Amino acid sequence: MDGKSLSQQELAAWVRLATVLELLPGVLDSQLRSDAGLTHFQYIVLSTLSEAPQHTMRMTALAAQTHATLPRLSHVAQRLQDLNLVERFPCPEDARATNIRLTAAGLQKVHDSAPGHAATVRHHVIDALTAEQVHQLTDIATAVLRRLGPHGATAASYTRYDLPATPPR
Amino acid sequence: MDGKSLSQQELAAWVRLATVLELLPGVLDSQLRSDAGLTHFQYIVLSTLSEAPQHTMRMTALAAQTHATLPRLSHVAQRLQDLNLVERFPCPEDARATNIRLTAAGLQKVHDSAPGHAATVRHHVIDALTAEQVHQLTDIATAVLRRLGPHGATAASYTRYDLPATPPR
DNA sequence: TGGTCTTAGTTGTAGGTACAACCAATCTTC
DNA sequence: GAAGATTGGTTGTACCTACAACTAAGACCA
Repeated sequence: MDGKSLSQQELAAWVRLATVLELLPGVLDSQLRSDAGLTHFQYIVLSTLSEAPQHTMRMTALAAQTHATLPRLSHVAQRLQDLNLVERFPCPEDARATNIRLTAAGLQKVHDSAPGHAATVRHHVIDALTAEQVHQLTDIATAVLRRLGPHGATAASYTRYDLPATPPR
Repeated sequence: MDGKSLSQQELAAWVRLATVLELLPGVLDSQLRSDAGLTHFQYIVLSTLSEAPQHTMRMTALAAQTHATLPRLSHVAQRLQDLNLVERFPCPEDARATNIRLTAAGLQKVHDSAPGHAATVRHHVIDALTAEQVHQLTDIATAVLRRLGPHGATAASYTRYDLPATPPR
């Protein structure tokens, strides 16, 4: 164990962070759900695929990059496949593996929903902070991530938030 | 809309925060589940009740303080009642209302599980940060909460994290 | 070659949450 | 004092996630 209980200052920080943890995901989910019919996690999956070469990845690699367990990703992939946003096919090089690829409709969905999602992030998080706080937040989150498994280091992913509204071909 | 897309620095902050949002709840849930058989939210409910006078609150008040919707709280209360950790009874003053009260077993459960939960919070969050960062985090989270509805201001709740191991009577 | 271990992924199931529909009690207003 | 609106809460359903069990293919090794 790590010893003593939390001080006043520590408690204040934790209570506020816990509240953000409680409220922010709901805000992200509900904006994406009502505007695009997606959960935040589904959006992350589609968005991550849209950055991959050929819009294709191995299930395991996608799971790692989105910080999901494989069963979770498998269920979500099933659902996205039912919605015709992705398709899965066996990997030629390794018969155990499955590749998941964005469909044209899936790519379109990412392009359509990205601006609204980015605006939500900006409104609820970024614009609430000063430039200095944005920097502090980066350091703080990075420090916490180092305690949350080996993921921390590899968290540098999806650039898709600033995609200029380049319409798909 | 809030205009432009995210800059490099803004994106870095958001990607890291989003990752924390993805990973931290799972860590909290799984520690509490394996050590106490509770979700983080169930713990918050029990913990909040343990601070209330008579260990009793109105459902609506408890929902507000825990940032839950009433249907959500109702389902959770049902489950906690099945586990004999809380009990519900009609409010004498307002026949529409329901009071929820911690049972002796529920209070015991809070006392038993608090130290392990606090240690998890300390290990994964607080101890990852400098004292200055703890302060910065408080300000950052407070600023974000102001954008997440009227809740922000009223987030100053549960002190129970530093409860000295006072065994229940 | 055959046995075992590991890796990749799917499926089943149980519990959690959101949303909508619903019921009952109180308040308002005329 | 009765109609309509509002408040407090529960229930039903659909979807999401974790965890465990399972299948199948590659890797390792005697």
